Formats: sequence, structure tokens, C-alpha cells
Amino acid sequence: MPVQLLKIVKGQSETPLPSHLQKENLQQLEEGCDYTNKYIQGIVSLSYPLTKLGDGTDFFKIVLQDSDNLSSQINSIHVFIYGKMAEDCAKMIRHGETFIVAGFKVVKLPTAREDDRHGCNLEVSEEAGSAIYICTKPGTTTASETASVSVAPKYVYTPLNHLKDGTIVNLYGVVKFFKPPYISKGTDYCSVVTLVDPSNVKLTCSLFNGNLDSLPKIYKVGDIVRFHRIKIREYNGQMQGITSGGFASLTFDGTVGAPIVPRTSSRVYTFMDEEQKTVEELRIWAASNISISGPAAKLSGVQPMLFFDLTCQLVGKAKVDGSSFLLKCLTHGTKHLGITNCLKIGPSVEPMCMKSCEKRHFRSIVQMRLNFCFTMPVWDGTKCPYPTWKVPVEAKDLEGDKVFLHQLRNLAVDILVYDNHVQLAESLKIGSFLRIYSIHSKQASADNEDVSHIEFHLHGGTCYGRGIGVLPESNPDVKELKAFLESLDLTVGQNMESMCSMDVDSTFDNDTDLELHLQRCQQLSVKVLTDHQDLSNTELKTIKNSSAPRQYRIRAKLRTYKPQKLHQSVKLHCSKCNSLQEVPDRDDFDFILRGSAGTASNPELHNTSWYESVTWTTQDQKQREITIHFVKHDEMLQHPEDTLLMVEGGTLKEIWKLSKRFKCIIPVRSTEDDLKLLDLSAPFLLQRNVKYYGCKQCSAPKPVKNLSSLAAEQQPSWEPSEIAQVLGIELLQYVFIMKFTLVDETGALNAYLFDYEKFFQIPACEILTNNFLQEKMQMTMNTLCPPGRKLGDLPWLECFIKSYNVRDAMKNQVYYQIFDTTVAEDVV
DNA sequence: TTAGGATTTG
Repeated sequence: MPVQLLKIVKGQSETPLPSHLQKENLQQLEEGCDYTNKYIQGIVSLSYPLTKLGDGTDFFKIVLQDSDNLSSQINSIHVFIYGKMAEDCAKMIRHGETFIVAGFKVVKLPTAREDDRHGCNLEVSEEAGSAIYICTKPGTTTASETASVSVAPKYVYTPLNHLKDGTIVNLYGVVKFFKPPYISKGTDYCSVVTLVDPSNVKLTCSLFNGNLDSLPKIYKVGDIVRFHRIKIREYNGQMQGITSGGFASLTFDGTVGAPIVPRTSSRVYTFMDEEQKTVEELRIWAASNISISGPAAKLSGVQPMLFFDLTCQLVGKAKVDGSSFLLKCLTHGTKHLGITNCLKIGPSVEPMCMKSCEKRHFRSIVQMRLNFCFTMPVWDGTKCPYPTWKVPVEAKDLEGDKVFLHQLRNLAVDILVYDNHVQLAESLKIGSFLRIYSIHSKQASADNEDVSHIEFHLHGGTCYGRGIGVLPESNPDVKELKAFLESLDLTVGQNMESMCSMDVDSTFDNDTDLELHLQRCQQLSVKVLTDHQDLSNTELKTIKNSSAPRQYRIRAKLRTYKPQKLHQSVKLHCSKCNSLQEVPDRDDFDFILRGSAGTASNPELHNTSWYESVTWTTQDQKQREITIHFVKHDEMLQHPEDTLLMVEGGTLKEIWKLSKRFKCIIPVRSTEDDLKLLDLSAPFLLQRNVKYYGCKQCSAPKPVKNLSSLAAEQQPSWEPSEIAQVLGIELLQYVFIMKFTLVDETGALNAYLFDYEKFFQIPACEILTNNFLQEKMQMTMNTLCPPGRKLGDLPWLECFIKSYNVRDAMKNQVYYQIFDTTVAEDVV
């Protein structure tokens, strides 16, 4: 039992302590040493009520006095007891009793002590293997009475009107003003906090700590704080608070009715019901006595020329080269001041001819050059109604997700951070939620701008609480902001209109370029290939009057085209018999698969030298069998993305799923002596999203085991054409077939497009399964032949056509085909 | 030690 009562009779414990335990002296305790088999003995001089930690763990704290060394300077130590032991001890322990603890952990206090308390605490818990022995004297109160004997903590809170110089006190207050922690000129972080309480007296405290986390987590005016052990001093006739050793703080949201959850960095703190009452009372008092409506704003609500606090998310950061940034932005002509040259020479060179204001400017430029400043793109999901200033930074200097920054380019604003804030800004993590205090929104205009823009500056210094605070994700404002940001659909939201205009703006330097581009789109939408540059344009009338076959370069407009439903333009072509056929639809494939599912897999064909076979039975009522033959390479199975599978008995859906994961799928069925391909109306091979078909007329299927020769290759590429060849399949090719009606001033003619990939720069085999490519193709056609335009307004196209003869028994007819033409990429 | 509330002037 971890907590044991030892009965003392005639000054001796009835039961002795375990013999392996050795007594340790309080003075000799050191952090990091092993105290598994050591014990400390003392008298309980103080115990605090049992409390719970933030994570729900029971916590009990006592002060143990070293009864052997009462005269020594340090003769007491705090013992922190966690979990079940805390609960047990709280029930049993009484003031003045002898307490023995073994297997404890020694933890050094963060700051040096000014009182007689030990520089370390003892941490005790069942999990750590600790044991506690409490020595009771017979005839004293029973364990059940002990709770009432526990001594309440001696925390007394001093109202702000009762503070005296030179004292160390505990106090409560409402935050009237604060500076978020910043890096001081000394060694620590500093936070300045002004408190008020119902006595209506103000107290400004300067709080220092090397650990940012140890300073109060104040996020807004109106927050309520509890300070323990703050030193009071008089300064300039007023009381002032300053951190002393052992300073600790709790911070609470000041909103009436909000949950009372202390913000603290210390694992251990006491917080009683009574103190909860204090917070509630202060909240109510503050509600009618403190103006907590801070200068918070959303970007959508910013006005020029004001200072405001912004709750936002950091999406990027960049060091700004002070000199180049200033040189770019200065409206003063830097050249005539000779500044550029002076900067090259060095900051000590100051042109003699300068006026005083120019000198000031020069010095600030020099300072900027020496002290880099910083820019932080942030967003809060709302759009600033004014044009905002984009701080010029090199792309390489900008940290953050480029795609995300691009998506946010109309929503994010740049905050330019100066001087003492730079170091803190540099350390911020992108994606973190911030409250930036006292941002200056400054209206400005550059010489080359007609309309003014807004700049956001976080100036140097900490006046008015200027600074940056990182908010935790648990903060209610952050929760709300996060939910809002996540609700935004940046792909469509973000005003397509402005996105489009931005794209144009960023692509073209000026209006003239843009105009030229538009003209070019309209006049020369289709580029010609250079190997036919020698050809000059021929009028359509001339072409029609000439004999075939011949090749021409033409300049014409596309009056109309067929099919208008572009997916219908995709056909399968056999280059051997020159036949064209429709692409079978999925129902055909499904039908064939169902038909072959009736054929049971032949176990004799399983597991050969070149494939490994596995059979599953489906869980559904039908209990179908699916057999997969994994083709091996060098007698080994390959990675799925390199593997060819032969599948027996799968459904359309199952095969489709397998094709997502494995390189190639060949649907097969068993015969007596070999695996066979299915009917050639079904694809003989599936690779990525593409179904490959064979020509029924020209194919002469060979045994599937021929594949083993490909599998044996050093690095099987599993090219569809190679697979087709070994399987005796004449591969059908996907092709676009379209009819273009072309016109020029002299006449019209129909030309066919027969294209595997070249014209649209889209592989015909991929178009049916790729929405993006379908859209691209539609856009191309819309550019070549914009819907709803009159003939005169259609763009001119340049392309090659060739004429050819088609003879049948009755007559000879001339046809035209577009060839060697590619739609220029910038058309789409 | 640092800051000691009380907007940069870029």
C-alpha cells in the first residue's frame, strides 16, 4: 500500500520501515539523483486542501519540516503529492505528525528562494513508485477527522488601495492596460500590466521573466489576473508592482458568464471555490467600471489613420531589406540626393549638400539598411475595403505556402514590423494565430498611383501596448476565427472577378501589352509549325479548284464544327485496317465481366513460375470468387505501382479499384490449359485511367503465358503496345475525329481533324476520364470558335490542310484534313 | 538588469 499508517508505541513504530530504505538528509537533496531507496522524514507543518490539476489529477501539497535540523537555515520542503496518493494522504494526514516519504523525485525550483524554504520540491506519486508512511500517535484524532484539521493556504489578497512599499503581496485585479510580452533590453521578456480593482486604485506592474510562458497570458483589456508574490515598490510617488522570486500568475477571461478556466504555465496551482467567487465578482464589477471595448477590428472594418488590434492568422513572413525596400518606396528621388551611391560607400558618408529633412531621411535609410525589418502577410477572412499596400519582397525571401499565399492574395494584408518587434516576428510559426496590438493603418499614395492605398505598420517601441501576442488554439476568439476561415471556399469564394483581373494584371505589365495579347488571340489563335514556314497562305477558293493531293497553309475562320458534344469526337482507330469504331461504354464491359464470372477459376493454373495467385470469396450473399494473379519479376512480387495483375471474376467496380492501385490490370478467364483474354469488346488492358481495346478484325489472340517474356525483362515497362503485341492484339488507338467548317473571303470548305494528341495537346485516350482535360478542350474550342459571335467577329486561324482523294466505284471525291497543326498554348 | 503605459514619422 503506497500510503501506510505506522502506529507509534513508546516512541517507536510498531512496524519497522522496509530495510532497504535509507534515510536522506534534507540538506543534501539534489535534482536528478535517484531516490528510489531513500526516504525523507519530517513533521507536517502545513497542508493545503486537496485540489485537482487542470488535467483532473488529484493534487495535495504539504510542507514538511526537518525535525532533526530545526536550527538550520533551510529546514522545510514542499511535498507535491499526485493522484490516488494525494487523495489518501489528504484523508489521513494531520498537522504535527511525522511523515516519511520514499521513492520521491527532487525538482529544483525555477527561482532562488528568499525565505527558508528549500530550493527543491519533492514530487510523489504512485506511478513514480513512491511510498508514504504516516506515523500516528495512539489516542489522537482519527483519520476521518483529519480533513478538518488541514490548514487552509495562507493566501491573503491585498486590495490595491492597501499596498505598502517594500512588501510582497498576493492580489487580484482587472487588466486596464497591458503590453504583451516583448524582449526587453535586458535578459528577459517583459510585460507591463496595469490593474484596477473595486477600490478604484491603479497599479502598474513590470513583470520580467526569461521564460515567455511564465508571464501572465493576458489577451485583452478586461482580463482578470491573480498575482502571487508580487513585490510592491514606490516609484515616482506611486505604488508599482514588480516580479519577485516565486511570482506566479493566473489569468481569466473577464467576460461575465464565460467559463472560469485559469490560464497559467505552472503545472501546480491552487484554485478554490472561494477564488472562483472572487473572479466572478471582479467580472461583474469590471463590466460596469472598465471600458473593455478595445480597438479590435476586422480587416473589413479598418479605416485609414487609426490604431487597432487585429486577431488574425499568420500566413507568411519575410525579411525586408531595409535599403532596397526604402529605395523602392521613397517618393523622394533618391538619385538626386545621391543616396544610392552613399549607401554603397557606407553609412558614415552623409552628403554635405543635404537639407536637414533630407539628412533625417538619409539616416533612416541607413538605419533601415542596417536593421532589416520584417513583413508578415496575415488574414482574418475578411476583405479590406481599401487597396492595401503589398510590401515589395523577393519571392525567395518570402516564407509560407506559395499556393496558399496566392489564393489569399486579395484577402491577406502585409503588416510591416519594425525594430524591437522584428525579433519576435521572426520567431513566429506560420499558421499561428496572432493578436497584433496597435497596428497603424496609414493612408499613403505613391507618385505613380492615382488612388491612395492603406499601409499597415507595427511601429517600433511598445507605447500603447503595441506588440504581437500568440493566441492558443483554445482561445475562444481563435476558435471562432478558425471556424470562419475554414468555412471560406477560397477556390470559388475569393471573387472570381478580382482573381481574373489579378491574373491579367500580373501577367501583363501594362494595358498596351494586354491589348496586344487580346488582338493576338483574336487574330492568330492557331500557330503553325516551323517546318512548313515556307508555305504561303492559300485562299480556300483556290484550294477547292485544285486537284488533290496537295498541302496548303490557310488563314480562315472556324464557322462551326462537329460534334458539338466534344466527347463524341473520341473514336477508336485501327491503323492496320484503318477502321474507326465507337468507344464501347461501361455497360458493354460490365456485361462481359458478368458473363465471364460464371467461369470458375482453374486451380491448376494458379501459382506458376511467373505469377502468384490469390483467391478471395466475397462477403456478400453471392459469395463470388475473385482470383488475382500477381505477375512476378525475377521470382519476386513488385511494388503495386509496378505490378501487372490478371484478374478473374471481378466486377467493373472491383477492377476499377484495382486499377487505381496497380500498374496494369488484364481481365482474364480460365480455360482447361491456359488463362484467356475476355471478348475483345471488353478492354484487354487497363492502365491508369485508360482502357485499351484490341481490333476484333485484326487481332489473333495468343496465349496469356506469352506475357512471361515481358515479365522476365530487366525492367518491365508494361507498355500497352508491347503487351498488345505479345498477346497478339492489334491495339486500337484513341483519336479525335472532328469536322471543321472553315471560311475565308473566298469561300468555305470542310476539313477533318484526325488527331491523336498533337492538335489539342491532349492525349485522346485520356479525355474520357479526365474532367480537367475535357474543360481544357472545351476552352480551346471556345477560343477558336467563340459561341454566339457573328462571322465577322470570329478570330482568324492559321493551319495546314491537305487534300486527298477518296475513290469508290461510282466517283472520286476530294477530302481535306487538318495536319501538322498545334493550338498554341497561350490560346487557352 | 530589463521598465517605469501614454502611438511612427519608416
